[in-house]
Amino acid sequence: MSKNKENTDAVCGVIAIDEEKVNAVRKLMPGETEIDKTAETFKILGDPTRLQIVMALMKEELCVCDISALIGVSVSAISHQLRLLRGMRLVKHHKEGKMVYYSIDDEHIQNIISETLVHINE
Amino acid sequence: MSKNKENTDAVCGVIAIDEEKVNAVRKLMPGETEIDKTAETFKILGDPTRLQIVMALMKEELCVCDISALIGVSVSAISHQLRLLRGMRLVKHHKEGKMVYYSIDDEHIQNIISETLVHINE
DNA sequence: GTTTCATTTGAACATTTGTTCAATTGTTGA
DNA sequence: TCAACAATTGAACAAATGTTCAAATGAAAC
Repeated sequence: MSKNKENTDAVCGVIAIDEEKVNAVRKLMPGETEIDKTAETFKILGDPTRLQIVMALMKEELCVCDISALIGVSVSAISHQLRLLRGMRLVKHHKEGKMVYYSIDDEHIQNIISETLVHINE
Repeated sequence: MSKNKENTDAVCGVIAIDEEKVNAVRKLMPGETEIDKTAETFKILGDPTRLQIVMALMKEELCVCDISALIGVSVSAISHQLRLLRGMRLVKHHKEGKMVYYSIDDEHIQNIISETLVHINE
């Protein structure tokens, strides 16, 4: 018997056109938790301010004040964004006196970003 | 003369602590347009529904109805998201009669996503 | 032509998001 | 101890986002 390409039920939102194919693809998909974590990582990189922070730290570690001066966004706003970046383990920090220095926490980030730069420049 | 590590002006948001370092990093950064486009791409991948669509299409091309059934989101919502994915050139489509089949438009996407999966599973 | 159905579209809505502002923390140097 | 300052935090606000609903489009079957 070949694939069922026709749908008996008209409610397309519930019953698939090619249910066999849908089930096959479903088995190959990552789990829900994995998908959500991955989406969350992309979301964090999907803001120009945060992406600039990450791109800057890829070149050199910087204190909050210098990141603020570099990007042209208030220290408070930068600090809020750094907290999100830390939460996703994208950046890490260490204190030196009054100052807090941030740097990239993960070597994969560089690959992800450079590959995306290739994509947008195609 | 060595690096100027002290800031004369107290308004940190405008004047950097280590202005030399800031200027050096600034020169190494991508341009504003490139940064914005990259962030936009990440933002598009940063939604669970859209990411699931892309992950599914990485396995096999699918019509809108089957994507809807696979992910469990209404056909209308899927169609709205597909329009965004098309806008970023992440997916392409071709018609077959009444149906519209979507597939991955760019080979880089697979690398970006798999590298991010590695990151979140570290 | 008319009906059926996959898909698209636009408006409306609640939710999320990023920045600002003011107040606070923690550390240095006087 | 006190003043100065880098950094963090919480509340408030406007702007952006994702889904729903209803209506419209376009192609196949009758």
